This record gives sequence, structure tokens and C-alpha cells, in this order.
Amino acid sequence: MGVKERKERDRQEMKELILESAHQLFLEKGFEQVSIRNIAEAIEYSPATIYLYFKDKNEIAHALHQDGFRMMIEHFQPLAKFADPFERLLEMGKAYIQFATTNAGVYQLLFMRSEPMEHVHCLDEDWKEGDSAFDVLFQTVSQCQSLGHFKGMDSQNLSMLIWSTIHGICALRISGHLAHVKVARENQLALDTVMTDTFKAFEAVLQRLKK
Amino acid sequence: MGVKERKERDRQEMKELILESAHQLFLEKGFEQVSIRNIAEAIEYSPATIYLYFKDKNEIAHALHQDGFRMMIEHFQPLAKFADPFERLLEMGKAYIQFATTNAGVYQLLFMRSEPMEHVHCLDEDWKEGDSAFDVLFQTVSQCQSLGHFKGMDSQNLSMLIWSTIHGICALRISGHLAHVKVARENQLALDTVMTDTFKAFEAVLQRLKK
DNA sequence: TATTAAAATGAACACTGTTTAGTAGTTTTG
DNA sequence: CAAAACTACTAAACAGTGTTCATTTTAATA
Repeated sequence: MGVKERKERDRQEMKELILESAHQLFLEKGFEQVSIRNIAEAIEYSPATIYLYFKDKNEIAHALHQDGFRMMIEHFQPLAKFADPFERLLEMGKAYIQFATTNAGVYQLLFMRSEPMEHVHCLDEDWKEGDSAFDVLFQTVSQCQSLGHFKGMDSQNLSMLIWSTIHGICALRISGHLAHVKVARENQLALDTVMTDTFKAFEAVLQRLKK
Repeated sequence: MGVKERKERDRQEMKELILESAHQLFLEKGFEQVSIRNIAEAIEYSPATIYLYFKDKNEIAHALHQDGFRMMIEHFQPLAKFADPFERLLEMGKAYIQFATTNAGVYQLLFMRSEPMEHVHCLDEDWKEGDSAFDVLFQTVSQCQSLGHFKGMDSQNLSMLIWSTIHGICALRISGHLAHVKVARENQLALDTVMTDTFKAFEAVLQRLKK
């Protein structure tokens, strides 16, 4: 009698239903702007029901982290065709910015939400995907170094640095803070050139540090 | 009979009182975690009173923007002693990160709060200070270029790029997202070296772009 | 002192995330 | 089959949020 199994299956289906609705709503309005009641209404259940499947709103966000990272990794898939790691790194930067600006809701959920301090210990579970996404960058950076690029720098530090850099560009765009600075309004940063410009800027510094 | 003048003075004092309390509370708990009722309690007035002096919570945030920028500009004051613009730029980066991490509440208020879309048109007033803060960076970058650094790049684009870069580092730190990535936990980025590393990384790219 | 204007507020509205007590429906057991 | 046990679900409430409004208190004027 597989009644227990069916119950478990129903339970997973319900979780999926909630996550799907939440995911779609977050895409449209952003995490903070979507209430538990909104999700409940969308799936035509009572708000309290959601708490039978998820501890709190944070747990829904965490569950969707995996989805978000999968989306990112998928978005990075075409980059494999770039044989030269350095060229791939450049394209990764572009692809990253492109993903973040076209999926602002997802991006905010992943990287721009200041989480409650207690939940910093969600290490193993929902950031497995995150770590493997980071690994894509790390591998590319390492390959660049194998070819003689970025001499004398720690691969991990460098990877984080590059990530921070690109994230900064995305975060300021999404939050709309670039629009405040007069210069940014008059002089729009073109997506196509931003990565090469970034790396060009890096250069000037090395020349200085060399001598 | 200067009763009207006194009333106006009282009104400004009240506004100041509200802003001071709000400022302090935001420092302690962050913008989102402070309610109008918290502020009201701190100044020993009814919550409704606050709405006689400020249209809404956003207007309080905007009023405090100026304070925040003044704090930043003040924090950057000692940098004037660096005669070499390039060296000053490096120190600015360090100072910026130092300010953001020690005044996370202020920094979040200034750059990490996603504002309601309607309010993107607060151009002239509360971002005057912001523009002049940006100008500090822009001037330094321009001076660097006068000395031959960052050849062939648009000064404004480059300034925004540098800002984005440093902001990314700060934002990921403050929001705690660095703690998620396994690498970041095991391998803490040292504040002292992060700027030089950033600029070192820039180098590798130029070498590649040159050929 | 009475009148008028301004300032402050208590109470409410429409929300939010979350908890609890209680109700239906299904499954298992005697 | 009926009773007990367990499950899924929800209405209602709690404590909080930003905000508004009718009402009262306070102060200035005539």
C-alpha cells in the first residue's frame, strides 16, 4: 500500500506549486513586494497553508536560490564555445551583466537581499548551486593564470574580486542609483564596452605598480 | 513681531530633532528595521506628528542622504595630503571600503536601498551632495589621466566604473553574501590589499588588449 | 476673554509575516 | 462498519508596519 508514498508525492507537488507561484510573482514584483497572502491567493489556498510547507518566507527564498543559480548556469552555457579562457572571461562578464539586468528580480533574490543575520549558516544546502556557479568563474580565472595572465595573484581572491566588480555594476544599475548621478544619466554606460573598459582600467594600475 | 519667524525656526528644529533620532536609529538597526513608531517614541511624540514634517518615510531617507554624503566627504578629507593623484585614488578606494564597512547603516541608506520607481526624479535636491561626492572621484581620475594613466578612456565612464567596482566589494560584504561562498569564508579578503589587487587585476587585461 | 489658527494626537485603515485553535476529510484500527 | 487517529486545511487572531483623518489641545490674535 503506497499511500505513504503518494502522500509524500502530493507534498512535494504542493511545495512545487508554491515555489512556482512565488518564483513568478518574485519575477514580476520583486521579493519584498510579494506577500505570503499574494502567493496564497495565486495558488488558491489559505496563507496559513504555506506555513505547513515552508518554515517562513526566508525558506521560500532559499528554495528559489537553487532555481536562480540553475538559470544563471544555464545562461552561461554558451560560453563554453570560447576556447580561450581570457576571451571567455570577458564574455562571462558581459553575460553576467546581461543576465542581471534582464532578470533583475532573480538577481535581487540571489545577491541583493540582506538576509537575517541568523541565517548565515545555510551553508551546505542552498548554496551548493551557488558554489558551483562560482566555480565556473574560478576555473576560468585559473585557466587564465595557467596561460600567464594575472601573474602573482591568488586565484580565489582574484575570482572574488572580479565577481565583486561585476556585481557592483549590476547592483547599482538594478537599484537605480546610477540614475542619480548626473554623469551617469547624461553618459550611459554601454553594456558592450563596459567589460573591456573595466579590464582596460585594470591595466593602468599595473603599469604604475610595476615601476 | 517675529512670531512667524520663531514658528518657522521651531519647525526647522522639529525637523532636525526627527532627523537626528532617525539618523541614530538607522545607524543602529538599518533603515528597513526602523519604524516611524520607533522614531516617534524616541522623540516622545505621536507617530502622526512626524507626518506633519515629512511626507513619508522616504522623505526622511532623502533628507538624511545629505548627512550621509557629508559624512563621506568628511571621511575623504585626509586624502588631500596625497599629492600623487594615482596614489590618492588607491587610498580613496581603501577609505571608501573602510567607510562602508564601519558605517554600514549609512552606506545602505545611500546606495543599497532600492527606491520606489516614482522617486527617481529627486534629481536636483538631495543628490547635490552626492554629485559633489562623485566629483571628488572624478577629479582624481581626471588628474590621473593628465599624468598619462588610463589612456584612451572616457573620464566619466571610468569614474563610474571604479565606483561600481568598489561598491560591489562593499555591497557584497555588507549584505553578507560573501559569507555564502565557500571560498570567501576560508580565504578572507584583506582590506589593505584589496585595492592594489583590484588594480593589479586590471593590468592583466590591458596586456591582453594591447596585442 | 472670545475667536481663530496651528500643532499634536488617538484611533483607525489596509497592509505585513506568523501562530494557534479548530474544522473538515482521510486513513487506520478495533 | 463504527470509532479512533491522523492528516490537510483554514478562519481568526497577534503584533507589527506605513499612513490618514477626525478630534482635541495649545497658542496667537482680535
